[in-house]
Parts: sequence; C-alpha cells; structure tokens
Amino acid sequence: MQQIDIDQIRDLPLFATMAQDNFDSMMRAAYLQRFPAQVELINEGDLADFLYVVLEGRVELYSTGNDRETTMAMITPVSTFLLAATIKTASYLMSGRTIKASRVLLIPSEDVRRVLDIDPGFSRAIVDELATCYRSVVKATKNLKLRTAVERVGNYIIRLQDKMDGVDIVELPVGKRVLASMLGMTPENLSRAFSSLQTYGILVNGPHIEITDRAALVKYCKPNVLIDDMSS
Amino acid sequence: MQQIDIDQIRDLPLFATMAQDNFDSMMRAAYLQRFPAQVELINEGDLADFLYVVLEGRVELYSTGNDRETTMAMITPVSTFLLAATIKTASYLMSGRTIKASRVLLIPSEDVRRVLDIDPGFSRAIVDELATCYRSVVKATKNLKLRTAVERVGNYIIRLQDKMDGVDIVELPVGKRVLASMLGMTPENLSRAFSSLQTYGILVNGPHIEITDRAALVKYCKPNVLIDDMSS
DNA sequence: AATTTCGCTTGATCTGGATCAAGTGACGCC
DNA sequence: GGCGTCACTTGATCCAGATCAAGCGAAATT
Repeated sequence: MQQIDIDQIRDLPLFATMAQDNFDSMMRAAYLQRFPAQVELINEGDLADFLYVVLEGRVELYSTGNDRETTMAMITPVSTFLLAATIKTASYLMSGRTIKASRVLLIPSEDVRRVLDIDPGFSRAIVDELATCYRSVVKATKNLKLRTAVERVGNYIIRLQDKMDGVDIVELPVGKRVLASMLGMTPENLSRAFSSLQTYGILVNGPHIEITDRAALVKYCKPNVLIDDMSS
Repeated sequence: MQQIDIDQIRDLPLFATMAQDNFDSMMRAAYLQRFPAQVELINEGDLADFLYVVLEGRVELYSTGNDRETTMAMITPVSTFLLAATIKTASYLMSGRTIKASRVLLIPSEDVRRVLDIDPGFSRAIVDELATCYRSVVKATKNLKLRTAVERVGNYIIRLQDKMDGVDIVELPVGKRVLASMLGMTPENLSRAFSSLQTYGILVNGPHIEITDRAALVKYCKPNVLIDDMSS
C-alpha cells in the first residue's frame, strides 16, 4: 500500500482521532485490492468479515428479495461501508458490487472490533459516523415515502447542482439504469420523469443535464433540509 | 424519580456499561414526565434538546411533507429515541407524539454529549445502539421496497406471533390507522390486505388476529431474516 | 334513550408507476 | 462496412394501491 493511500485513510474522520499505534496495527492487517467494474464484493447474508473503504471508483449497495433488486446506496471515494455489520459481528444486510473500476481497502472485522474496544478516540469517531449513516437512511426513507417519483428526480438534480457549485450543466455520476433504482423507480419511469421536468427547466442530453430555470425547478420540487441536506 | 425507574434505565444496554458517577450526573440533570395520549413531544426540524427514554406507554415517530404524513417508527418501553440527533447536535428528522398515556424521561442533550466524550463505556454502548438502529432502518427500507402491501402485513403478523411465543390469537398493539401508516399504506388498504390474507389462514376480529394456518401464511409471505429478524 | 363521534370496513373509481413491447442511436467488434 | 450489443426512449397497457364515498357498529356525549 502506498503512503499516500494510508494518509488519505488516516484523514478520514473515522480514522483521524484514533491512536497512531492502533491505526498502524489495523492498517497492517488490512489489504488493498483493485477490482474492475461489475465485480461482486459481498453478498447479503454473509458474515461481515471486513470493513470496506472505497479509495477510488464507485460501489453500489443493493438488496434482493421476491425476485426484485433495489439499490440502497452508492458509495463514493473516500468513504467506508458496512460498518454496522462489522461492529455487530452480524450478517451484511446488503450486497455490494463495483460499478466502475475501483480501489478498495479491506480491514478485517475482528481488527476493527479489537481496536474499537481499546481506543476511545476510535469509538467516539464511530459514534459520529454511525449517527450520520443512520440519519442518511432516515432521510432516504422520507424521500421515498413522502415524494413522488418526479419530485425525487428533481431534487436529485438540485442536490447534484449544489454539489457542483451551481454549474448550469451537471453530469450524471452513474448510468440511468442505476440512478433509477437508487431513486426507487424503473428506468422507463426515470426517462418519463426527466421529460416531465422539461416544464420546470430541465434539459436532458445523454448524461448531461442542463438546468435552465432553477427557480421553477425548486418551486416545483420543494427541496427540504430535513431530507436533502446531506451535511446534517 | 423512583429508584425502580432509575434501576430500569441503568439496566438498558445503553446505560449499563457507563461509570456510576457519570450515570448519576446524567440522571440528576434528567427529569421524568407523564403525558396523556396524543401529545406532541417533539417537532421535526427543532434542535435536539433532549434524549428521550420511554418508560411506559408508546411513542410514534412520524414525518410530514408534501401534505402527507407517514409513521417512521413506534417506540415501545423501555427504549430511547432521537439518539443520533442528540449526538450530532442537529435537528430532529422526525416528530414524536404519544399514542397512549406515557411516562418519558428527558435527558438534556448537552449532558449526554458531555458524558459521551469522557466515558468510554458509554460511547461503546452508543456504538452498539446506533449500529442496531441503523440496521433496523435499513431493514425497514428493504421491507418497503422489496415487498407488496399484503406481504408486509403478513410478515408483520408473523413477527407479532413470534414475539408472543407463538400463541394462535395475537392482539394488535396499536390501532389499525397507525398500523397502516407504519406499514406504508392507507387504512383502507390495510383492511383489504387482511381480507386477502384470509386465504392464507388469517382471521380478523377487531384487534384480535387469529392465525389458523401458519405454514400457509409463511409460505405466502416468505419471511426473511435479513428483513424481519429484529435481533440481528 | 337518542345522538354524535370514531374506528373501521366495503365498494367504486382513479392514478402513479410498473410492465410489456418496439424502436433508435451510439459504440465496439468481426 | 455491416452487425450485434447495449443503454436509453417512447408508446400502449396493466395493476397495486390511493382516493372518494357510503355504511356500520361500538363507545362516548347529550
């Protein structure tokens, strides 16, 4: 593993406050792997053997059941996933696959738990991390239960534009098939949602979305800090 | 506050591992209140001033938006709620109201955070609690996205029967209106779902549900440990 | 006892989104 | 250049669940 990677991981809020010794021992047990796109990393139901850190690329967490499949979350660099299962020595509730070529760090769960039990700085950081994760799932649930499909798409675009410092043309970070599943709808319906949003100043050109009338879009989609603000 | 209440709180996993001093100081800052049914305890968007512990009764957490309202969770004694908002010094994402007469302990958020920062036993317990909360929201989301309304109702009954040690006739712990909202459907649709389940051995008599053919019910509803098992 | 209210059920109808079925265009591949 | 393959769009139809509208029985109010 490169020193630059180690530094990057060390800078993550989750690992920033722990003792150097403990960090080092966890990193010695960990290993880095490269995966091409479309590789299954984990399968729901399996025992949580590792905590994952995505350093580059993109990982989709999804779940299956009743012959359906639904995307639960997209993990972008640099962040961890499957922390809760690791801590509880439980099964993964979601499956994970790369959706582009990725570099991923795997930290054995037992090492995470061992350090968690002895390092107050680490356990304090995990508290913050889990509280954030919890709140983002709650927000996602509210998004799903309180909004229509078209509103979800519109608010997604608004958020994306905010993240891109308000540029007029944003680029979708994932394919539309995956985006549809993330937003809880079929690809067909995502297409139709984009068409509906033309009325409110959205122009779609492949993966490029132009926002021509942000005010109208906002007025229609009613973004809500208690659903859309990812920083609280 | 009665000693018996204090003991009950101390026995909660969340408070069991912390130092006695810290527990005492938190309890001194806390106060106990009785509320009748249908009292609004908190409003989403408000700053998290307190961590709540339900000692008796029942509290409904719900959210609103777009002229809808949806139940997010039911809190039964003895357990806490709003831990994540308390820790993050953030706004509540959900509103809370009593749905029956309740006894509730309010612990000022700043005291929780103060102790969290100095007591490793407490922060370790919070890690477990938050991991559990996180996983149950993920399960709820899977329940919602991967199942039909009738399946959700059936699995709810199966879980209820399990919790009641498998008795043939279970009693619904909440009114059907609230139950419907919990399960993500309208009251009308809950009624119809119960009717549909007659085919699979369910008999409804007011709040009493008789399971006459558990095997058929299970075969139809396909309960799944990764959604329904509340203990992992 | 009569009346209102409330919680629930039942029926009729509506609708958002899913499903099914063709396209279309961009891209890689032989 | 021709030809799959893939990602997406578009149109037609279908369906689960929502909404609207009564109705009903039990408990609360008069």
